[in-house]
Parts: sequence; C-alpha cells; structure tokens
Amino acid sequence: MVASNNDGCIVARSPEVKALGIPMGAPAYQWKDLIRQHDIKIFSGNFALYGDLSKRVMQILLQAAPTVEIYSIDEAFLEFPSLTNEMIISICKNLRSRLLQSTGIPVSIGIGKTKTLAKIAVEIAKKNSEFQGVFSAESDKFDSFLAHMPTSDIWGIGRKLSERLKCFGIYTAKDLKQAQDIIIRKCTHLPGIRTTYELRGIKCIELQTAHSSRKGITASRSFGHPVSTYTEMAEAIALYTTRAAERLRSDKSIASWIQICIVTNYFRKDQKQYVGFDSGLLLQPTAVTSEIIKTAHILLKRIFKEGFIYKKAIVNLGGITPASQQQISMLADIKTSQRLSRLMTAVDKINRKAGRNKIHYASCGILKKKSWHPKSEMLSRRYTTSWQELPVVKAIYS
DNA sequence: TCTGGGGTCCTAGGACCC
DNA sequence: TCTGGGGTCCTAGGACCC
Repeated sequence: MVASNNDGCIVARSPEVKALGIPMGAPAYQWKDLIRQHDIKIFSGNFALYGDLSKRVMQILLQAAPTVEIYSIDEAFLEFPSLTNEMIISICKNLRSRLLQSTGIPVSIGIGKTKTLAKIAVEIAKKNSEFQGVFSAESDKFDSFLAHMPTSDIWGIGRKLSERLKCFGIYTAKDLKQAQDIIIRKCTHLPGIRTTYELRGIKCIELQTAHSSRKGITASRSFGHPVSTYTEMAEAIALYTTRAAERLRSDKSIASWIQICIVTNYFRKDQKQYVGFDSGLLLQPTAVTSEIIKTAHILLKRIFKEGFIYKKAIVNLGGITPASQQQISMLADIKTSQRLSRLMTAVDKINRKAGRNKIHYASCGILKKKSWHPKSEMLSRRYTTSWQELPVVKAIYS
C-alpha cells in the first residue's frame, strides 16, 4: 500500500490489499492489526519516483498516436481516427508489450468510441486477466459487463449522483444507458446527461491536448506535530507559499491574489476548534516568492489566534495569468521587480540542481528539521532521480 | 496517539448594467 | 395605488476526478 502525507491514509492498494477489504482513503492506524497480521508493506508517498516513471511511460504514449491527452499521473487518452476496432486492438497489444519492455510498468488499455466507454473498458481489462490487459467496448461481452456495473463505478458518476439515480430505479450502467433523457436531466443535470450520451457512444467529452495552465494553485499540508505558536505557523505559511510560488513559476505564470487558511484538528472533539481564513490582493501580480510571503504574513497576523492547537495550513494562489502578460503597476519599481524575477530564476536553477530547499527564505525557518514537518517514515528510494538512491545490482559469478 | 493533497466543472443566486 | 424585462459577471458551494 502507499500512504498519504504523514503516513496518515491509505491512498493506493495492491489487488491483494483490496481483497482484504481495506478501503481507499482509510486511515492507516484503524487497520493496524490487519496490516501486521498479513505483513502488508506500506510505503510513504514518493512523488519524485512516481513522477519520473510516469514521464517515461507518457513519452512512449505521446509517440504512439496523433492525439494524446495526459489525463493524470497514471492515465492517458489516445485517439486513433479512422482505424477499425481490430486495427486499434492490435496496435494497443503491441503498445502494451513495448511499455512493459522499456519501462517495466504493466498497463491496462481500454478501447471505446468515447472517453467514458474507454474508461469502463480499461476497468474490465484490469480486473479480468483473460483479456491480457487490453479490452474493447466494441466486444460482444461488453453489454453483460454494463449490466453488472453499479452507476457509481462510471467515470463522472459519484456517490451523490448514483444515490439520486437509485430513486428513479437506475442502478447499473446498463440502466443508465437505456434511461429516458428527461429523467437523467432532471436528477443529474448536464454532467449526468453527458455521461449517458457517452455510454451510448455519442462523443461529448473531447480530448484535451493543449496544456492549459492551472486556474489556481494550492499548497497545503497537515503538520507532523501540532503547531500552536505564531512563529511556527509563520514558518509553515512561508514554506507552503514557497512551494506554491515554485509551481507558479514552473508554469510561467503569475498570481494576483492569495488566500490562506489555518485549521485545528476537527477529529479531536475534545479540543477547541477554529478555522481562520483570509485573502488579499498582492501588491501587483507576481511569481516572486518573497513578495507573496509578505502578503501571506499580513493575512496570517489577521487570522492567527493564540490558544488553539493547529493541525494544518493551506495556501492558495489565484488570479493566475501568463507571466508574459504581466500588467505592471503604475507605482511599481520596474528595475527591482526585474531584478527579483532574475533572482527567482537563479534560485530555481540552483535548487533544481542541488536539491530542493538548498536556497530558501529564512522566514521558512533556519533549522533543518522542524517538529511540524510531515512524517514519511516508510519512504522508498528515489531510484531514478537521485544519485544517492540508485538501485544496487549485485552480480554473482560462479 | 494516529484521520491526504491537488485539481476541474457546474449551478444558483447576488450584484450590477441599461 | 400601481414598481419590468433582459442581460452579464462573479462567487460560493457542491460534486466529481486522480
């Protein structure tokens, strides 16, 4: 299993773990006994490793089809216009073995006329080993799978919508496909009707190939150890702001406002609860960390209250536009902002090369390891992105 | 004792305009 | 005494995704 930040929740499970009944998102401590009993291995989330392996797979996929949408760290949509189902199946089988050979990652591939059908097909491919990782929604067997699939398993139909659909006697993907439009529209509005049409093979959701820059950037962490002093909270806010600003710059964007939020642990009914949040415009749209931290700390002073035990802080950047279209304030000191912007470029370059935080703002705290830093006690190595953590191969000659 | 993080899209309702 | 009609934009909250 893979655990979330602070080794708190279970966010990825092997088929064996799923079979034991440990649900997605379960708090790890609640399953301690079962974990020990079955000697389940837990790893802390290791995004440097996952991101690198993902990149290797995606690079191959990008070459495999004329149109490719990288949908998430482990999913992509490929479009093969004007090819028959049989041709596509054969291409996908080849692609699957190529990926296995060159990256070591076994993938499942689902084929369908719409993204929704392909998503259903890939679930079938994954769960039924007889298809050897490739399944097409054009197959004769597809409809019987639909008849057994609860609506909540369909991409785009979540817990709430599936409950609402039940009131109208719609329980399975097959029911939804055959339901009357007027009923679907009434209880699920636009997203539901779109999904229903997609089930019928009518394309409503296009592939998104152009990388659209994010509309907002969030950096939030639960603390490894609770925080109750202003000094520590100010360090945490500075650090999270630094992370958010780094992402902003890697997108070549600037932000115009910031929101911060600090919260106590809402699971602890025995402790006083407080949620503080406030937002404010930056002096001018920017991606310069120090400028954003300044505003963040002004906001923090307004919302921080003594006497509470804080669990988490959240920093949100919004009003994001391309850095190339920066609107300079009439009052701005252009020389200084150009200088700061060059400074950021240099800092990012050094940190990329020498390791994150090699250069950082003193307001993030000058001691290396803070008590509030998140726990990752079961971290696997960054096998492919760190010279110190390369896998070791032992050769034995006889 | 221990309970994740980062996104998108849609909708209703408010505020505003002429 | 009687108080319209047709828009747009913004935002919060909900629902969903990985």
